[in-house]
Amino acid sequence: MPAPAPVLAVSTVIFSLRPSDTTGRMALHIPLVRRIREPFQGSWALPGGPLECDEDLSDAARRHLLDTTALSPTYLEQLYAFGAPSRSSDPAAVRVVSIVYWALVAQVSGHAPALVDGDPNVCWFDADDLPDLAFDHRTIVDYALWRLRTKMEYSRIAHAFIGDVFTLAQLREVHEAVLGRDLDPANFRRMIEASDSVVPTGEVLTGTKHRPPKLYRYSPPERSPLSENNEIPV
Amino acid sequence: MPAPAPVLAVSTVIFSLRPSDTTGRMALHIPLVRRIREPFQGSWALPGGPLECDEDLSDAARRHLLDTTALSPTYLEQLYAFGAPSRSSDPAAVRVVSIVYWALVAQVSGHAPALVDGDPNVCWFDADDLPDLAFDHRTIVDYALWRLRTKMEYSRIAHAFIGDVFTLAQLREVHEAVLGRDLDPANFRRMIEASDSVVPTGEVLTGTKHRPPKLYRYSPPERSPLSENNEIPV
DNA sequence: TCAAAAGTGTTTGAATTACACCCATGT
DNA sequence: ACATGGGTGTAATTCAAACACTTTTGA
Repeated sequence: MPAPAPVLAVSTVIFSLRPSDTTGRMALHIPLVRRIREPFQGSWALPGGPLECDEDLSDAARRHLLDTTALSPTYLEQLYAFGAPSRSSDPAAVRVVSIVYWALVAQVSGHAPALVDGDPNVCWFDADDLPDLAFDHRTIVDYALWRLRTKMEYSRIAHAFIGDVFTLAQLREVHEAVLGRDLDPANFRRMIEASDSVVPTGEVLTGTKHRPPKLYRYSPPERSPLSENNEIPV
Repeated sequence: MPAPAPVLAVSTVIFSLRPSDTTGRMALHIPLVRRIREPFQGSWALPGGPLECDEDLSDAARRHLLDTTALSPTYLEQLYAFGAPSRSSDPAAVRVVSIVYWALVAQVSGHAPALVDGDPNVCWFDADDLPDLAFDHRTIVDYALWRLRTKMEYSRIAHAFIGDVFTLAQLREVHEAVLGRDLDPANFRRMIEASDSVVPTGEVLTGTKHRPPKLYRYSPPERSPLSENNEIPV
């Protein structure tokens, strides 16, 4: 009897910004789901699952993302296909090849998005303070973090974390949270203005206890060869 | 009866440098194989095939690469997983999800590598002058070209096109062929030296009709989070 | 009037580019 | 000697960082 063919699954590393439990500053968080069966029963794992027969890969990522976390991404991009035969750590198990996406979800009017109410098996974790993960999911998260931080420096994905309209200070706070270091407000302003990625709305944000900052909205963007088919444009 | 599960395949876009038919200058070429069955019988396509049950993804890429073109890569990296349900252009056909790699093969002592002798169904094509390709393989090749040219500017993959020992002029010729424009020899030299990616061997290349150039070998490299498992280091 | 963040200007040094020039070899 | 590419020097330019300074609001 021939060995069964490898099974295809789609998983997603989802990033959002929320205040850190410890410092209170904005920090990267990712939602994980608790496994309810072997192997790795009880461990935390990336949301995902099998690919439907007539479903695009990115649609499968969106579907599992919505089912398990009740979230819709503002950015979605394929990360990598993980398919080492040893990755389930059980030689007898059916081999699974996971096509992994990474996603960003926006804050809604300044608040980080919630998850399915009251489900104790879905939970946000600080991306720099994760528990032990099932399978090779720790490797996957580390790679997704590296891609996010690398891409932040030459791309416009920061906009996907915040709403349509924002101040430059809010945008800077996103960059600082993702990169993990403070940025000079003056130089950040010039860097963003030189990139032509934002346009002023003409309005200002009132209600602050200091000078009202101008509001901006992002102006759409450059594209890579695959963006029209496979990614949500930044 | 449920629809059959999607089938996994692995294909590879293989790049090498050989003199252009038209200009005689070095230009990027890729080997293609002619399909011997429907769909797209007679069309040119990327080398590839199904994934064996106990085989790593990159090993499958290497195996198909060797079987169909008799080549071994000096660089191999995963490109993208293509899985749109429509990509076979035949709704009744079994759905195929292709995990595509891209590879570089070196010139052997200044000559571009050969293919399987006398096989009329494997042939090199100029990457900027391709025939119509089967399936979505044209999209895939365009994306691989974009990745190669982008990565050339911040990485060290040029070394993979040439042998262990080379002159800076040879390395520059690789960059010029891939990027498609001339580079200043003086500035190229400084750029490479500043990157610490090469070390002089102490030898020079004799037999030229001008001043003998120094020979270099490349000094290994920085790594990305996945390189130790999934890629051949540059 | 003071604090606090918004926003502007200026200086500095590093990195990139352009190009003039000298060097070593075969013919 | 001279043609040819190897290799070095240097000035001009662009770009990023550091930081002093002015502006506008709420309290």
